[in-house]
Amino acid sequence: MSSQPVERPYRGVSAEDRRTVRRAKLVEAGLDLVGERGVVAVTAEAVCATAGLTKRYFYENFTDRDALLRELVDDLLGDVRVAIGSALDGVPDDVGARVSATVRALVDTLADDPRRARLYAETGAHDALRTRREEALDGYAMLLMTDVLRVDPDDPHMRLTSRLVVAGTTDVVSHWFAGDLDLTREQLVADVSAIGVALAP
Amino acid sequence: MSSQPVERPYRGVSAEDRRTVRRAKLVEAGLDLVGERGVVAVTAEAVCATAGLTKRYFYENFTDRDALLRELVDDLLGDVRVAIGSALDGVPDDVGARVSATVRALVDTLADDPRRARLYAETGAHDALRTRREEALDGYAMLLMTDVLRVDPDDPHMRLTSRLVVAGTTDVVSHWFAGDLDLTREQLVADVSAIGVALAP
DNA sequence: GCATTCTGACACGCAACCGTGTCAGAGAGA
DNA sequence: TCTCTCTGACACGGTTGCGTGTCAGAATGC
Repeated sequence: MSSQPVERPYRGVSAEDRRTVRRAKLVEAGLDLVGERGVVAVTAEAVCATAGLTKRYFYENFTDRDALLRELVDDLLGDVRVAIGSALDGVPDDVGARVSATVRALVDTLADDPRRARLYAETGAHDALRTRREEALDGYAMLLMTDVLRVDPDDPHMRLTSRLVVAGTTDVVSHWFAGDLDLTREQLVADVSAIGVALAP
Repeated sequence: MSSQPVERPYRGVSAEDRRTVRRAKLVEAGLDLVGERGVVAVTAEAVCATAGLTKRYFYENFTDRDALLRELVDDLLGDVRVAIGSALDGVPDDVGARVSATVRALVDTLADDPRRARLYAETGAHDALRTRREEALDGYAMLLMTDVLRVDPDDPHMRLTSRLVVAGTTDVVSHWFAGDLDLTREQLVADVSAIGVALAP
């Protein structure tokens, strides 16, 4: 019976800390690649090269490239949801104000990190991510109905409308980040919000 | 100086007709693959296997797989535009009627061929197709402003609104075709049209 | 019958990426 | 010092898809 190797510090860093640091480096490298060359560029090899690590450490942390991508996307979509949630706390009970706060939270979250803005735009463009995107968009649509517009989430017309607005907003915001729309951030928020308000019954 | 081979009929079919038939087979095979397994499945090898031809004939007709995909997408987006254009001919000068006719034309065109509905949904998911999709969506947005809603296409707010509506409609219609929305075709057309009308100034 | 074209099958070499494995040398610990 | 762990580099075999090339046999035209 061969015993497991005993973990040991290295250069003054514990084994667990080393793993954590490496994982963080890989995640950052993945985001860098997304930001610079898009989701397709996120291969195990490219991530390792960017992170300055070898493949050994990639597979120490992720089963494959899709696992890393999913983590990036789940983090992002979760953060967006949290940002919207906290933006809605303490906003007056006025549809206009609530819609604006929601849109602003989305835009601000993406604006914090252009790499994530590109990731958000490309979630639709990759098999492994599309499912997550779909779930997230449906979740946002539900949130729009229940917490923002305060409409009946069982009304088929409102379901379709909110889904259309969420998907359309995703597209427009992604385009704005890509520089294709000549608007200030305030205008973007205002214009998108106006659409949301116009569709509230 | 070696002379070019002289083209000759084969099994009673002229050289040009043979090429035409093969090209059509390849296009059909490409669509079949999109319908069954998505855009990613469209490789030169898979297309040939599906078409019952060999790679030689693939490269006789297309420089690479992206060329075939672009042809499929351009055909589709062009057909949609034509369908909308003719639907708008002879429709009364009423915003509601025009919007409905437009949405119906889009839905009907895609409904004619579920493979193309999937292709439409996946244009955003592939590098070589995204440019075409972007141009087409911008074109549809412009068409929506000038020919359907009859609003000023230079108004930034209307530009953003129409782009949002077009992108959102693309998403919702794709979902409907994927079976994710429990609506009749008439309801889909009516609901989407209602959004368009609500956003007309 | 004979030369030529056409077809379809298959063989290549190339490139990217995969996931695993090996190994020498640096570092840690006792 | 001696042993064990840890690291990073690299080798390896496998897969997929690419684009090109070759070739025997069928079909054609004369």
